Amino acid sequence: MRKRKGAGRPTISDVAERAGVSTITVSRALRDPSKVSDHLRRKINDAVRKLNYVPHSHASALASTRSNVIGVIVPSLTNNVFADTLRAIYDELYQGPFQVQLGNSRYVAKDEERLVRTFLGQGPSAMIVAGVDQTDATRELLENAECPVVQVMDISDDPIDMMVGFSHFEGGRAAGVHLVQKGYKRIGFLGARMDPRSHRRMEGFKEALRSGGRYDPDLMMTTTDSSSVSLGGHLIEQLRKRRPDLDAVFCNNDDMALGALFGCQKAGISVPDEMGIIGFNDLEMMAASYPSLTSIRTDRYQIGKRAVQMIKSVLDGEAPEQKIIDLGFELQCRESTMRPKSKAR
Amino acid sequence: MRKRKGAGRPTISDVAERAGVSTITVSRALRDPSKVSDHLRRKINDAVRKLNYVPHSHASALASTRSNVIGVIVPSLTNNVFADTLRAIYDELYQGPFQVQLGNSRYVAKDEERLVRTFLGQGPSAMIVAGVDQTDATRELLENAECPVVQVMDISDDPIDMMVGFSHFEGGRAAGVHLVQKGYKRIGFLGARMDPRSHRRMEGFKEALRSGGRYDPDLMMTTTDSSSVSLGGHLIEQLRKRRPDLDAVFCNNDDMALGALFGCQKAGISVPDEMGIIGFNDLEMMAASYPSLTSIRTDRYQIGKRAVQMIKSVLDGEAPEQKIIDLGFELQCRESTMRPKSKAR
DNA sequence: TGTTATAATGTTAGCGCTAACATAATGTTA
DNA sequence: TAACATTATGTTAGCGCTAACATTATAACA
Repeated sequence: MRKRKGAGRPTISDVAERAGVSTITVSRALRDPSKVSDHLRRKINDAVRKLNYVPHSHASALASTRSNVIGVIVPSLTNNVFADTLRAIYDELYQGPFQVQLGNSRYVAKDEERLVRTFLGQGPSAMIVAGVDQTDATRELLENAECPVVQVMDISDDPIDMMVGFSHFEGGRAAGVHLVQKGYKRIGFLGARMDPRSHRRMEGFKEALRSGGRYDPDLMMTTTDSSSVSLGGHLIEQLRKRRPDLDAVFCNNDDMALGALFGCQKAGISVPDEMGIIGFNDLEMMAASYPSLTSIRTDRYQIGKRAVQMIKSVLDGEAPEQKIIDLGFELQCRESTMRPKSKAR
Repeated sequence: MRKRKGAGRPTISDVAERAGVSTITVSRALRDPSKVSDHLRRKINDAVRKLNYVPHSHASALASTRSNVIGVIVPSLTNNVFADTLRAIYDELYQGPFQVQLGNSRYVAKDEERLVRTFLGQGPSAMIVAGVDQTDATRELLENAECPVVQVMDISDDPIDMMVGFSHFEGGRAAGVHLVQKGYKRIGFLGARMDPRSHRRMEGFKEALRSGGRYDPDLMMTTTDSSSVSLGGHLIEQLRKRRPDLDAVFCNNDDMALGALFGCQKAGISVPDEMGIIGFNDLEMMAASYPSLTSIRTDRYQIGKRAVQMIKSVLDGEAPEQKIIDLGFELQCRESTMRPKSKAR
């Protein structure tokens, strides 16, 4: 007679036996307590504690075709922007029943599609993905996922399911408006990687420059290289070589802005007098730099937190108050664009 | 007669039927191909492709008491140091059969213990944890885990299983030796959070100062606040207030060093002439700053890569060449400690 | 008072795969 | 040539939980 060796730890049968009920009643007590009488619930919880019972996640997922995992896919692991959102997701799920399954799509839509397919094949409780530029296949997979889906970090009026983010276009526009209003004249753009969100920032920025009569396509500098502080310094050096008249730049993120600042310092260019610099996201270092750097502030932590709250409310059976949450952004004006009035000519 | 609804996708039975073999032969063909004849393997692989079969990870994990997950626990999600290592882990597992389950211990040993317990309860294929300062319970859990375990980011001669890292003590000592050799005299330390690794750096640093006759306990400044660029500026400002004679600092990480640089610039202190600054880890921005910042370089990417390679070799049935890999560190000397010789008195 | 609905609990079977044992064909050694 | 070993494949049962259906007691309603 064959004997299968289990994992050795207490199972739901052990709890049921000790509490004097059937296994499905134990399962109900843990998963849907309102379906079990107070009396039995107490006996069951007592048995769970005494036996130190922990539900077997794989068995539960197999039987119910649903796991206790929240699938999260980010385009970068080393980009501080996503790190803040990820930290909020983890904080919000702290000591709760869910686990995070993290995927890295490397800014590649096809990689994201493959990860989504893999994750969905494992029946997650919910999915969180970045942005609004998924492939058609990814979109279809997520629409048919039968679990809550939240897109984060961007905004549109056509969500797959739910969405928390802000408008990159408007954020870029606000940067452009700011530089024009500060009186800068030959205003440039430094962009790295140029993923869809970076593109939207640039388009919004351009629109603001056009409106202000300051748009010069020759001053828009982009590269598909991944973003870094060094790259910011390198790009502004190159741009200034071609166009020594450049007097302000909007960088598509803070690392680039910091690098642009260092680049100016190396070249003896005064910030903000001879060069205005504005970044995006407002990472913690922007306030600490010397001079401090202006940035478009985004609330990445709140994005992650709200995303999980939306998921939790749906899993609790409630429709979320809003399917789309626009957390907006905020111009954080600091020394790097506070040029003296006399220079605004 | 009851009818259970499955997930709807093809199962191993479908593949077996199409290939004309039993289910366990299909399982063997996918998991242990050497146990199946060439002929049958080809038929099975053909059926897998035709049916677009993907093994059900939960069923496999339940039946074998082992999953295809690599559990990774880091103390911080927003610390760039771990982000580099994490990126290497993901890169090394790219498009392979394993998934990452990421846990955030928040620098709390008890949280790490709880996460290790939860992860091990799900039968991971391997575990990667940070450092060498686990609780006794965590250590015991991992020793009895019956899967490969790698400790990363630190080094000791008493690994739980395997280890890839470097000596923080020696790294700190190298920083101290460097500052003494450069002729700095009143040398301080700026430390945040003060987790075990930060402590080791500080102890190594102190030893170097003692040896060089430059140790002044009054110049050792630490806080349990979490590290940031702003905090680095704040701490050096405070230390200089108390001790205006301070002429160099070793910061326990690069963010702090960058903040110290900004703090000096704000106060009109010349770096490296009036103040030497050295950081730890050598993040990308250290080369880009103005002046560029000296740092103790650690190869965080290589740590993650080697950790996964060790795991893969064990899972492939080979003993790793080394159970302990010390990747060491390297002093990256830059402008911030290149003080002119005339100042070395 | 009888009928219908609801709530609480139990039973059966199965979700999909694989451990453990079984069988048959082939190879090796004395 | 017989005995033993190895290789390849199959069968049985179960890993641990829960969907789906069943049963019973109690409540609500006409």
